[in-house]
Amino acid sequence: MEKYNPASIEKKWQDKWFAENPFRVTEDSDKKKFYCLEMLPYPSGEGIHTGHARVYGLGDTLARFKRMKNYNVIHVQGFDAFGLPAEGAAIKRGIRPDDWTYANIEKMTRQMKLMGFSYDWDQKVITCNPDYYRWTQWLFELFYKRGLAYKKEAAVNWCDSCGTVLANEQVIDGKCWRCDHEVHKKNLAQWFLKITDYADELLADLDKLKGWPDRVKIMQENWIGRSEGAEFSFNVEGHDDKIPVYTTRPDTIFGVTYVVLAAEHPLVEKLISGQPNEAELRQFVDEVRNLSDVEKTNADSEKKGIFTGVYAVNPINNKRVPIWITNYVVYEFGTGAVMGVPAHDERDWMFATKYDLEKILVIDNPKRPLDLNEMDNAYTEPGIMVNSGPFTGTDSVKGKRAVIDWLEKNGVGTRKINYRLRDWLISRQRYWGAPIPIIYCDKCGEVLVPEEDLPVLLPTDVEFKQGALSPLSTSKSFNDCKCPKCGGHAHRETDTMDTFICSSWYYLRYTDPHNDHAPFDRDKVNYWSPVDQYIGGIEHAILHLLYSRFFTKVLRDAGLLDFDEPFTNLLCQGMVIKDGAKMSKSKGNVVSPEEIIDKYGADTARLFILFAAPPERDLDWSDQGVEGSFRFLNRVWRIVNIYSEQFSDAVDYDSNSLTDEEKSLRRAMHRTIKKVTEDVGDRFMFNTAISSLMELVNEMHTFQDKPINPALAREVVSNLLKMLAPFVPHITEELWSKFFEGSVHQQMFPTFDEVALVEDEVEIVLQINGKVRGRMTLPRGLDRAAVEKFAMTHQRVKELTADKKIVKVIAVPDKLVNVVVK
RNA sequence: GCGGGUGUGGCGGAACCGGCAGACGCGUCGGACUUAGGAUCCGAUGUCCUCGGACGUAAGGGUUCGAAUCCCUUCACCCGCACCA
Repeated sequence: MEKYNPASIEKKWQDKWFAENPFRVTEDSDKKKFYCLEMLPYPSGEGIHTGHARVYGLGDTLARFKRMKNYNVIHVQGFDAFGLPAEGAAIKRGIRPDDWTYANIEKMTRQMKLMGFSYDWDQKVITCNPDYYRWTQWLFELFYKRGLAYKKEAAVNWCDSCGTVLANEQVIDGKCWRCDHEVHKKNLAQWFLKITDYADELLADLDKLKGWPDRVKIMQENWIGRSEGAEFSFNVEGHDDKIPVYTTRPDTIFGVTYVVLAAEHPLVEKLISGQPNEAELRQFVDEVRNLSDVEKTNADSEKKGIFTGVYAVNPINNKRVPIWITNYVVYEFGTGAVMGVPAHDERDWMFATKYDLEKILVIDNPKRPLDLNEMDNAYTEPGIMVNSGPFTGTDSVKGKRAVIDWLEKNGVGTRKINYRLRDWLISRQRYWGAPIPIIYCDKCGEVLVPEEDLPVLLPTDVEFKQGALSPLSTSKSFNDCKCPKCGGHAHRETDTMDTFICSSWYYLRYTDPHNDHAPFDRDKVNYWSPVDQYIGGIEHAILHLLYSRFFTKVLRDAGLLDFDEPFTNLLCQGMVIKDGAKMSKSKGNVVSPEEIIDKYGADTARLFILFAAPPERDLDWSDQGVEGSFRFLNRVWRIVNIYSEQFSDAVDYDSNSLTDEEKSLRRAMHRTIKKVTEDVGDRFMFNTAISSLMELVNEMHTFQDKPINPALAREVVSNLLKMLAPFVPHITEELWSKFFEGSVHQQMFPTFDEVALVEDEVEIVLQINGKVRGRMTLPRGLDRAAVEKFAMTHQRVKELTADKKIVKVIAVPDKLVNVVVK
């Protein structure tokens, strides 16, 4: 027998696949479509890592399985190719960002082919290609025309180390998501996309995403952060100005004892100037304004404030309350000013306690009356309104509405819904991204680059320097241009777009990647979309997944496509861990897929990664486990070759004429088909699917040195290879080609026969008081009474119940009998 | 602090609807073959045991004829959010 030689087998079939492309995507099929998508990689210089091997291994197995289940499958790969590391390489090593990027793409494409992933490489999408970013720019213009892209000056998140601004979503714990460098605020004129226009729908439609993990939906819900309440204004004593505040607790409005402003609030300047302690006030304001985001947004940091010397008037009861400036009001949320209700808000309680401000109880606990003197914390639960003028005695939940009604009737406030979500800042002061297609004309102002002039190409005459502001601004050829409207002198926007824009629509381009007159064809995108199964890391729970949902909704409203949500089902795979830690160069625990391929072959690498853990859990890498997977493939190789010696041309056999051992093997085969079909198709339990295939192979060993019905032998081998094919495509194709016709990957996945699963006899467990005390074998399908009767006459049961009183007998047909005795 | 998740042999993990806990793999031990085995094949492998059994799914309690699974309390670890009024 020939030895299993993965290296030569894998090369042979990969050469054939990638030359003939049997995975070609076509829309002209009677089959049901299936869009299998994995999050596209960034072309890193390190090549593919085990995390890539895991996501793409999962996706590829599913895609191959679905093809064999007679689906018309689209399975495409691409590269999210813009981004800072390319510029880093340019600065550090003097390589051009595009050269560096394309070299990495070459490398990773080669490695993915080595893994045997069944992508239609003719559909490959690279986001830094002009034929792609032309349409990214086109989409920006679409947003602009729809009033969803605008430029404004704002205090934005700035990362010194990356030399660019960041979106809110890209600031993690006050640090840059990419380099972990601390982020600080900077006032800059920047481009934003109006994602807040879609806040409501993005929130509401989470309900439609039945196939998404709850935790992802909860994270998005929290991120959008919808809250309902009221906005109303305090008059300022001695000034014409008003202070609008936002509250979710209008029911506590009679408990207001002060008003607080964020240090950035526009009124601050006016209120403090001319105050006797102006210098002191100014110093406090400057201090707070200069706090880093980390210090400012940390709930644990001490609440500090200073009295402005000015008073405001509560519109509901004309109570005069002091106006304070604090460090705990978030300027960007609501109105940047808050009413202080110490008795019913924890922060206000702490603040008022510290500065000895008045506390008024206005919500009482209906179960146990409250006394401010005995409270050491705010009462934040609902209750009954007290000390609240005409509202006294009202249930606080109903009181919210009543107070808002009063505010609206008296013209001092309105009902208001607020979101935590802010607009998406998309300008980046970097080179390696899609240029924002805007021209600034001295006469005409901000002008879109005409559609026919797209793409705005990246120039090559730029300087890459650490810390330099937008390298594009160093390019004269890029900067200077003519105004498309008046023909006069103008210059270009030198910022590029956030790469997350590029990845917000790539899955749409996959359906029509060569289109040169539109981003994608409407019929094609509607045929394939939405994505039936999306697979990727949890780290994109908010960023990429929220942005993509936003894009889809905007493009739907623009009439470019006809669906509301891009991804029907989402699977978030776990990390790959080794020796208790995430693989990383600094820990020295990195295993590269390519070294596993070199040693054992891609099939072993794929098998191990799918077998070692269920997809959503973290995977513990084990070199011995890899060894075990390799061993299993050798066993498959061996047993299939042994069985093949007994094959006949006959395909039919009479199942009744089989020996008991043959019947048992046949049953095992059908059982395995059922299990694998359900585990892969319905449950995503690739690990248990593989274990059941291992059981079948173990079972096949019964006949390794014994004659077997030749037609059965043939059937078992054929079905085994078909079932293994999605997991280990090379070895199965090789063995298939030796003994059968065509390609195993073009076969239908085997179906199971319920009848063949059924055994004539079943083992019944006998329990006394719930403990297993014996077993008996009975014909299948006996009813409760019959099973009970057999059990009660069973020797062991009789012995153990002889001197006891039988209280109850529970009989479950084909399963167990439990005798309860005293 | 709030929200979500996880907890099962020496290890990775099974047990899908409340019905034989530990499938499958790794490791370990034993056997066969062999000049040899770190290859391959066969077998054993939760703990304790007086060999009848007893105990056992983070800990404690509850519901049930019966609980890893349902309910309550507690603990540990992981992830997300964290002054959003």
